[in-house]
Amino acid sequence: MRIATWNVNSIRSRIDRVEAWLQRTDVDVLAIQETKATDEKFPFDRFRALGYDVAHHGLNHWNGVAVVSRIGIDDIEPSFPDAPGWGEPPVVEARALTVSCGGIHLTSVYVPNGRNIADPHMDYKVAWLERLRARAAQRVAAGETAALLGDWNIAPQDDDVWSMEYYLDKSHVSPRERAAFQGFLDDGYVDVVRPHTPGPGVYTYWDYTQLAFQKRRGMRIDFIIGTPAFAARVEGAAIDREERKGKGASDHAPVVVQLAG
DNA sequence: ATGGTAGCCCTGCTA
Repeated sequence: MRIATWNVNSIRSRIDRVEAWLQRTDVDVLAIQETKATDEKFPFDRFRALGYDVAHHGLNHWNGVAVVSRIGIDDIEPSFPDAPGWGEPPVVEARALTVSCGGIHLTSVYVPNGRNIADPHMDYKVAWLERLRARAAQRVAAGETAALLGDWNIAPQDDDVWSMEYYLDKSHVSPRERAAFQGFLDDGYVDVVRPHTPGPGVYTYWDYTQLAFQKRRGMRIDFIIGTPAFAARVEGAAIDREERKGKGASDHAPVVVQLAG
C-alpha cells in the first residue's frame, strides 16, 4: 500500500498535475493540503473518475485539506477537538481532516505558518499544535495504526533548511516551533520518511521566488509521522522532487511512504 | 535590498 501527502497550493490550478501524478505513481491514498476551495469548487469528479473517493474540508479560499483514497474512506472527521481559531472573533480554520482508510487513521494537516517569531500568528501556531498533539497522543495510547501527514511549516533540524544563517530569527526554525514538533515524537510518533531520505540537502519545499529550487535552497517541512504500529509497517519512502520541476508546479513536492500489505 | 513569485473572492492578503 502506498500513502502520500502533498501541499498542492490550490487544487483547481493543480488538478491536471495531481491527476497525472496519481496515474503514474500508483498511490492508494493521498492527503492534500491548501486546496484553497469550498466543496462547491472542489473537483470531486476528477478524482472519482480515477477511482478515488474524496473527503474534503474547505471553508473558503484559504487553507483547505482533503484525503483521496482508492481503498475506501470512513470515519470522516474535520478539524480536531478544541482546535484554536484565528482572527477576531477567533474562527477555526480548515487545517485538519482525519479519515480511516483500510483500518489506518490518517490526518491531513496544514499547520499555521506562524509568519514571524513575534507575530500573534506564531502563538496561534503553537497553540494549534498543542491541541492537535493532545488528540494525536490518544491514538498512540489506543494502539492505533495512525499517521499525521502534511505541511507542518516547521524545519525540526538544522539540516532541514538550506541555510541556518538565512533563517536565523525567522519562522519555521525557532525553538518554540521545534519543541512543538518534538512533542509529537516524545509521545511516540516516528518520522517514517527520514530514514529512507537522509540529508543534508533533502527538502520538500522551495520558495517560488529567487530561483530557490534551481539553487537548491529549500526546506524540509512536509512530514509523515506515524504511531509505532504505523511505523512498523513502513517499508520505504521518497520525496518526489521531480514534481517540483517545470511550469505549473506547486512549491511543495509530494512525499510518499510504502507500507507492507 | 520588504525585493521576488504564485494563487485567491482581482486586489490586498497569504505564503
